[in-house]
Order: sequence, then structure tokens, then C-alpha cells
Amino acid sequence: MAKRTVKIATWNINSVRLRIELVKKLLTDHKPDVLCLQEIKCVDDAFPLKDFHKAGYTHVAIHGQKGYHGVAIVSRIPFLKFDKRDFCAKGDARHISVELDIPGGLTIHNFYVPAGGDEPDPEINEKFAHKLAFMREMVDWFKSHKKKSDARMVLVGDLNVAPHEHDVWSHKQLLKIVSHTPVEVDLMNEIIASHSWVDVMRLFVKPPEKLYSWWSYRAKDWDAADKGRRLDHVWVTPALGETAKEMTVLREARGWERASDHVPVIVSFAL
DNA sequence: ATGGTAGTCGCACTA
Repeated sequence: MAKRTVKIATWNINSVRLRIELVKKLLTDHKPDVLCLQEIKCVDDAFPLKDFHKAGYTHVAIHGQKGYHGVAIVSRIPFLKFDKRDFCAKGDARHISVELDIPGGLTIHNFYVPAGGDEPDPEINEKFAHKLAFMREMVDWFKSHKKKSDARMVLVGDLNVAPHEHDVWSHKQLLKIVSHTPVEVDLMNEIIASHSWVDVMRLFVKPPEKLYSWWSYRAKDWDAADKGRRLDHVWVTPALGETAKEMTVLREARGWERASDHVPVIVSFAL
């Protein structure tokens, strides 16, 4: 049977309502089959559904929250089911998953991991404690909920951890900065081990080449300073590793007017 | 060592 190309994009949009025109530009220019959004910053009812419907994305799964966080998956491919989980049981909307209606099936998990505040000590910073607990729960949950359909899974999102030396502009200077501390990287590696997840972005851009998906709003000139971090990720289960054919980090999107501080990551799979 | 920017919802919080 002929392989079908399925293009999946992930983007921390930092308010989907404010940046709906940028989202539409991404959909028009790159035509992903599925777009996973983080930080939509609105409740389900306020999600700009009509814009997505007009653009051909008629299948939409939303896990929204007033003002903060929130994730969604919009798709041209129908869903067989969708699910969401309240990690850490505190009412935060940071996870949603769908199963795509394609031969062989495909489950997509979309995560927005807590940023974790500034101080990398869980004893004095409860936001960092929350981040570590969230990641610990990801490890436990992925280990304890194994089923047959897990063979074909994609995990995307803003994981708020830049794990490798070349995922940050200065490994040495960021070792004590939240997103690049050893305790976070260790936990991320435990999550990866839970399903032998494959880091798709790094299949295409090998170290020591730098790879970033986020540049702070606080830099005077983000492009010239280029003090980025790779906080956004696309992982697949081993059965899908060979199916990833193309990967784009849309750096130019950081320069768009009224940009998000994250840029889209787009991967094409031959499924 | 500090402060720099952005978004939402209100005038504090998260990132």
C-alpha cells in the first residue's frame, strides 16, 4: 500500500486569539495535517473554532483554561477518540491526546510542561517542585498505562526542558537556569526511557549543531543575540522512527510581527 | 547581580 504523508506541527502560540492571523499564515504556508498548540490561554468556548473550520481544520480537540496554559489539537484528519489528563490534579490544562483515524492508527500526545519559575530548588520554589512532580507523573503514567496501540505514538509540545548541551546557547551558563538543570534533564531522560521515545528533531540536526525553538522576549535583539533554547520537542515511539522524513524549525516565525516567543516545529511522516 | 518583555485579567500572576 502506498505510504501517506502526515505532516504534524507543534507551536506554543502564547494566546491563540491574539495570534490567530499568525496561525492562519502557518496553516496556509505549510499545510500541516495536524497542528498541536500550547498556551492557547482561553477556555474551550473562546477558542476561535470558525477560523480553523474555514481553513479546513474541522477536527478540533481543546483542553482550555481561563487566562493561562491550555492546549489544543486541530486537524484535517478525523479523530477516533480524544482524551485529556489533569497532571498533578490541580486543574491545569496541560495535556490532550487524540487518536488519528488512519490505517494502523496513530496517537498524538500534546503537552505543556510547567515552566518552573526562576529558582531551581524545589524546597523554596513551589513552581519548580510542580514541574518536577509533573515530569515524575509523566514517567509513572507512561510506564503504567501501556497498551497495544502505544506502538504508534507521537509526543509533542513545549516541554520546557532543553536537554542537551547544544540545545542551549551556553551549556555552562545555563546549568543552574531552570530548563537546563541536571535534575530536569534526568527526569526528561526517564520519560524518554518509558517508551524508548525517539527525539525526532535531533535525527535531523546532529550535535554539535545548535538547535533552538524559543528565544526570550526580553532580549534586545533576539536574532543577533541568538540566546535560544530548544524547549519544544517532537518524539515518536521506535516503530515510527524511520517514518520521519523531514523536519523544520520555523525560525523565521520568531521575526513575524507580534510573534510568539516559541516557533513552530514541523515534521513530515511517511505512514 | 540585575532587569529586561509579553499576555490575561483585572491593578497580580504566569511565563
